Amino acid sequence: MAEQVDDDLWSAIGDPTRRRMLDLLLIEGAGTATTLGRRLPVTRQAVAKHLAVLDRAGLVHALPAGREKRYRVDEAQLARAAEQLASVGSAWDARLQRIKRIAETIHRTQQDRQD
Amino acid sequence: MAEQVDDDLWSAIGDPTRRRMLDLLLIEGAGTATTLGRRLPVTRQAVAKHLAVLDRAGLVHALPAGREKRYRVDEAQLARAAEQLASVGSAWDARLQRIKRIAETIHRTQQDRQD
DNA sequence: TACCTCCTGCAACGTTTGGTTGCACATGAG
DNA sequence: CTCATGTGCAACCAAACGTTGCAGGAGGTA
Repeated sequence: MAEQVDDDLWSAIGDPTRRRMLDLLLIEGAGTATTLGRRLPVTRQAVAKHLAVLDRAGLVHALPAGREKRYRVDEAQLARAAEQLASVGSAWDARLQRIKRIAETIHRTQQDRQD
Repeated sequence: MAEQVDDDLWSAIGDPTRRRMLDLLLIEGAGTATTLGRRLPVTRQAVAKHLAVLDRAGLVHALPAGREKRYRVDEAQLARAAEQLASVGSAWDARLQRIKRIAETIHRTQQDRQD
């Protein structure tokens, strides 16, 4: 019942720029710091740093191709990340529903008192 | 098909300490900066700043009770946040599945060529 | 080969953010 | 009234995100 999330993985996907980078890599299949930088509102150097973070988190892998370094998404690891997002979201949903149920119970009890 | 996430909301739930605070508030119903600080590995002042962030994002609301300021979770807003988590996760899942399908198609085509 | 282009990598710097300590102030309890 | 406890504000520190500037390496072409 604990949150039990891989904190490195979460912080990697916590940044909006990195999420957009993952989206772009998924859509276009692969990309370099330069090509991603052209499609993002940040400089190439910022993109390169984000790619390093994603690489350390195992979400992408680099394969050198000539003078450029082409990055691809690690599909298994991204699937793990998606699972963690879903798990946190559903944990909250579960607690919210429990609260709602308790609130209804209290409401019923108060009605009973008034009878 | 775009990500379309409320960036303030996401960044509010992006911090691990704030997620734990939301959990605690859900479990215990309500809490102050002091009571939350006792259950977290950070100081009361850090908790107070996080509560301010969560308040600005609309995820919690404060109601003054005597000399203390008791915070409660805004259930509707937290439900929205949970939805966004789920939506990003499922968007990734969808793209991953599409990639998988394409990969299978290519594989089949190659088998056809070998026949 | 020499030259030019393009992509990469490193270093310095500024700003924001999460965290700390220290202190002042207000309010409820004895 | 006095004291304890909760809150708020300010200064300070470290890490993260972003920038600019520059050096270096690999490809293409005269």
